[in-house]
Amino acid sequence: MLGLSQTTVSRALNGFPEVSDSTRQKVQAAALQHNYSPNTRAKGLATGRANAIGHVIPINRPHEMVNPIFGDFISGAGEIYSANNFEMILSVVEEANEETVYRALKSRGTVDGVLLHGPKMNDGRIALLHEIELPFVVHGRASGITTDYSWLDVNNTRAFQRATEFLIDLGHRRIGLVNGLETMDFAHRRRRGYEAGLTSNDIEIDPSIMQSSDMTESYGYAAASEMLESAHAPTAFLVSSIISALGVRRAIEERALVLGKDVSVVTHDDTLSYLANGADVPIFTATRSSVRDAGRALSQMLISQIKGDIKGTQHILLEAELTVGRSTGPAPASSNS
Amino acid sequence: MLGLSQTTVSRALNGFPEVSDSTRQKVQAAALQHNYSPNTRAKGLATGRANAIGHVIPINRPHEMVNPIFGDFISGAGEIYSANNFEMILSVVEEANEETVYRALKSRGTVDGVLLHGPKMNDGRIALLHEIELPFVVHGRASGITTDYSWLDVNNTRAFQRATEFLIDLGHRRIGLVNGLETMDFAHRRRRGYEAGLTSNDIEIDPSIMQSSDMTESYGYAAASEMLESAHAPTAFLVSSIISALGVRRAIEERALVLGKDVSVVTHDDTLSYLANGADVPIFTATRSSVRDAGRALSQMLISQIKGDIKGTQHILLEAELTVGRSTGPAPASSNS
DNA sequence: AAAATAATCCAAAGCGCTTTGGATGCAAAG
DNA sequence: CTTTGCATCCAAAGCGCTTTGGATTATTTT
Repeated sequence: MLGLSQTTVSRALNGFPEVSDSTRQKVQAAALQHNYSPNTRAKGLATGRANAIGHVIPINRPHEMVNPIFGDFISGAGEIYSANNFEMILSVVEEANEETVYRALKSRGTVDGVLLHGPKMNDGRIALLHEIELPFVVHGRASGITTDYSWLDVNNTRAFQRATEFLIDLGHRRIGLVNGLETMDFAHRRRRGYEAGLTSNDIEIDPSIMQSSDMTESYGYAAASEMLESAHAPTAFLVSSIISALGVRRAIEERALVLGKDVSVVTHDDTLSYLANGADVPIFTATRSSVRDAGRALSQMLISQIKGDIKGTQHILLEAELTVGRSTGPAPASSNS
Repeated sequence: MLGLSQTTVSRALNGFPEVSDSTRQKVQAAALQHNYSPNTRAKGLATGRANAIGHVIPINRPHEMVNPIFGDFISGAGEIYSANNFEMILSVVEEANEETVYRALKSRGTVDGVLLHGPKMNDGRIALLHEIELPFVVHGRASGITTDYSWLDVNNTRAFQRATEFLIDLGHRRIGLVNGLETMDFAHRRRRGYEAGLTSNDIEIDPSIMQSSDMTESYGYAAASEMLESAHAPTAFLVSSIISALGVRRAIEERALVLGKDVSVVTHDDTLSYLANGADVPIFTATRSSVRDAGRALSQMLISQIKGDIKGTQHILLEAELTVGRSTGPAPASSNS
């Protein structure tokens, strides 16, 4: 104590105008010296705000997959949280208990809002969050949900349609799809884009060269292997993740085929830090969109909403950019049927 | 309110003995019905505990790498946190500001303890945490730190020594090391194990076939490519991460060499969910240790420490298991010099 | 010089819990 | 019939802040 009241100290530290500059200086200096910071919980109790955002990550036993894009996403979001003095609270939860966790987060007042990851088609969590009135924004969209909500999404449909047309322009007529789990909204949209690209070029949709699963390396390998072994093998692949694309490449090279010559590959690239798509020259031709940037933009959106800077919902639709790498080339002559 | 005092409700909900079973039932029923949960912050203020654990993730601009094992680690830890009603708080921070963040976490009382990731050699954070008296446990160890602290680590030295000897037993005399960043303690230990394996078999240590960097796919590719191009190319590689091992494999196959025949590879495998090392038959021969299990054990250790169940420090040293896959085989005859 | 205004500061209430130190009632013991 | 002990319950203080509604002093204005 330096002879001032609690009130004055609080006001000095929080930048209120009714305290003189000289005392503010003194207070700040003293706070720094005794490294005092206001207690998070006491402050929260008094203000009624948690200054925290929740991220609920569902785990699906026994697979227990943690989406690899998650690391990069939160590193983008974390930057914004730090700048705004928000805490990031993570709950890893079995999918069956997800609703309980959201309700607890609300009733215990642990967070001011949540960021929803990996929306599925007709995702029930959106109605739940509306019902319990917990502010939220969504990374992606949920087809089939008609209520309005804030989201940020990549234009997955257009990206995959363009990628498909790009391959068709190179002469490919038989293009395999190695997609993510199509219960996920993004994967559903990508398939629609793929199909639209084929249809508008009068190419028949062939389910035998379309697969859908968790985007692991070995899935990419298995899916591509199977398609390459078929009588009428694809000359190109459209892949949903760079991890799976590594597996696709392995399947190709294992058969002594040359990537970008015998078989072309276009992949979606979330620009993950540990799976960079080459340095200067990209290895894979890719539809690219930074998930880290998405984390930044989306967390900012949620914070603005919580602080009340912005009324109503917001929507951001990012276009993926198509970067041409060394994994694509003209369709081999032999396939010009 | 159902005619009871705050005291009684609190005691009923928290399982104190001085409340009758019948009223406890009533209180619990009412709480459930109006889905009441005690406010986190008020509870924390009253008890003086945060019921939260911090994870500080340093980011190194402009690389901004988020360690890919992080996702799996927190999914293991998250399970324990849920079971103990602890919150996980994540701070993504530029490496230069790391100390500030730890101090803030302490002085604001945001967390009851922290879990330290990726210790470096002589890691300064350990002294810092001791100084500010913030309880902590370490995932790994820090060579050069003499003070006692709680940790859980994989026996990296022994794992890599065994892997090296395994390759030597197969007839390999020239073994390349594709290591992680050797400022990291684990990578340093792995190199020591590798060197010990060579030395005990009278094989000279050759720095020209030892590399160290962030464990990306493209690094694995570049490192292996360079070594394979050299006049006296390795017949085997020891790799620090399955991600880099994918790159090493690519470099091998690109040269029309056969993995497990022309060139052998042993990798460390953290058993990440999205990078599973094959299903039944592992693709890579690997020193294996589950980082998810590490997350579980380590978070439990920290919670016990915070709750006071355990006095003093704890240390857990896990042995990695060596699983033989299809990436290793006898050294090719041509190299029997 | 008195009155009005502005600039500083403060006392006390309140945020929603836990916990201390009784109070009350009832059965068992003297 | 009084005392002791036990089982239940409660009133009130306190956790560390913010914020409301003044109080006090200094500065202008009339």
